[in-house]
Amino acid sequence: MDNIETIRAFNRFYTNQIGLLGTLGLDGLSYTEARVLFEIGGRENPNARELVRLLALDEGYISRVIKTLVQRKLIERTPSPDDGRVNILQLTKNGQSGYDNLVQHANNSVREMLAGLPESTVDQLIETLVTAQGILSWPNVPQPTIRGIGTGDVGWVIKRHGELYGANEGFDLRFEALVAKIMSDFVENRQTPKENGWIACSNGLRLGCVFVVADDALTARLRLMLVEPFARGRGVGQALIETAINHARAQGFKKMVLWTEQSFDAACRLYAKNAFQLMDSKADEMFGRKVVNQTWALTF
Amino acid sequence: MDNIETIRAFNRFYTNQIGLLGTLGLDGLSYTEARVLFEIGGRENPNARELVRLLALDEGYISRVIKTLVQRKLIERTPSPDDGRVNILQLTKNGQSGYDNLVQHANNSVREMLAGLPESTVDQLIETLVTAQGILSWPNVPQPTIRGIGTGDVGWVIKRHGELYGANEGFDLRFEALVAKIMSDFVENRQTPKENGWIACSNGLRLGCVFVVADDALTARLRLMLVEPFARGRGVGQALIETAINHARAQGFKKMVLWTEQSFDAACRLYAKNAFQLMDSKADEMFGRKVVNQTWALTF
DNA sequence: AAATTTACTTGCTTTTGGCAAGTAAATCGG
DNA sequence: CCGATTTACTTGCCAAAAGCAAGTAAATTT
Repeated sequence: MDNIETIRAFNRFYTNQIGLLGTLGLDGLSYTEARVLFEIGGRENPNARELVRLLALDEGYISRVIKTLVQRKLIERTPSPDDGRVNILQLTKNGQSGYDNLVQHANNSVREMLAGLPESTVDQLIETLVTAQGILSWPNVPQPTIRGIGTGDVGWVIKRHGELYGANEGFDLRFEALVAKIMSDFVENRQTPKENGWIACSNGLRLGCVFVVADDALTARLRLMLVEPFARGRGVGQALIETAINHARAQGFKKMVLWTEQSFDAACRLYAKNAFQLMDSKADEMFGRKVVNQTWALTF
Repeated sequence: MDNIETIRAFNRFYTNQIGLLGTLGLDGLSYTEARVLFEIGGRENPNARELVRLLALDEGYISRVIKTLVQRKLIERTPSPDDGRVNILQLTKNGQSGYDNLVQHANNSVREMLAGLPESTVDQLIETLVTAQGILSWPNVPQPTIRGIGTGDVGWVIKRHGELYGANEGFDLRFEALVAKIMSDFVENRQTPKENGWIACSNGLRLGCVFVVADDALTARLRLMLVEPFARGRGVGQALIETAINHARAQGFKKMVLWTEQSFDAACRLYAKNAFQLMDSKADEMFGRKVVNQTWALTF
């Protein structure tokens, strides 16, 4: 695909970018020696084995590199108390300052790469990198947390609804606009604290969202429930829906209703699992597509 | 800063990511030989000098690598017609198929990296990488173009307004919500073709936007003009405003008005440059901040 | 036209890092 | 619990990778 070519182009670009920055500067040390020192400094008591795995180098070679680092008094080898074969590696005071230099140097390189970028652009860049990293490391990411709505979230909720339902479900721009309307209403006319919204986040990476608004004094409405496709099946949706239900219950609502579309399988399963009942289902045409509108309800 | 640590974490992560994928597989060739072949295949008639610069390797070494590639009949050396010292390097038929293999292999690696990701997530990933690359290569990016509003743009316009005016100008969520309202109105109640909106784009990277709506039959209103901070000062704003003015004129409007805030310096300069007149300026409090609301107008 | 620079080559050398055979400690399988 | 196997690491040996420095010939500068 063209996507693949785009990613390869990025890889070439970024390898270069890092390459320009990446001359880990430390006087007497070779590149690999510096890498080893760096890894030893950056983690908890590693051993030679770990470094072999981490740096994907020959064990004999690593053994020798460790020996020279020990000779230069940059690291210390202490026999592991619970395994006589293993030596625990640690920085000496000397090594620590060498390590600090490496880190300093790396920081400066990055600083240079960012020099001239406006602060808001740096934030934007960070968001893109965090997103890319999160997607590619999924599911090895920090435990998702749930937080309230902040700057940029309104736009994100709208954008992702538009893109996911635009691309996957064939809805046109009017769907995105409807979400924009709902979000604008929510912020402008929100009944605090009865109405609320949440974002599921892992380390700055947005994974999903959900909103609760009041239909009437006793009826809460669940709106704009969304979980990023890559994040599905790992309890994010469940956590969001629980947050919403708990909130509604705590705020004195007796019932929760929601609209959905038949083809949103993952969502429908989640609603059913949480004891929502399908109340109504009828075919219609919306956002440029045939849909089957459904109403679900849950009485507390 | 923490930003720098985040970027360094990404660098480590991504280097690894590429490393896992990056065993350029070609039978008899060493890693460097393959890289050289790759570079020769990927550009127009390079010479040894260029490869030295590109791969940052010793010229003697490169000379030897080239020699072995010539011996293996993967590349050809033809003396440059306009410089007797220079040899132009080109793939032989054999070398071309080797090169194709390398590309094939790289593509497969990327495909593997993407395996298991939902399609919409791949799109999301591509967007983040294109954004990161665009920001970091700015201004060495393809010539910006201006296009209409599509999926995801509504959310993007809202998000970036929220983030830029939230972060830089101290506006709270209500500003983002107002933009959401404007966008929703625009899509829902748009008077086609009098009202319109555009995104400035370079190669998929969004650089800015502008909208024209009708105040009345003869008065167009310029709305939601925004240029990414990193993209400012390079004519993107000018191109957008020209698009808007030309559109308004072509649609029979006699006048164009706009609201802005005194502190949006770049925007105000742009309006002045395009013959807009400051009609009104008064202090107020909006979006949780003191503002100086301005009205500008341009009569065609 | 001599001096300098550029593009490349070649001989020599160091560095990098793999391979394979070892040792000692830990673990496994009966 | 004891021999067999595995694991963590070391060492000797060697090949590949890549730099350095001294060249040559063409191009450019002075």
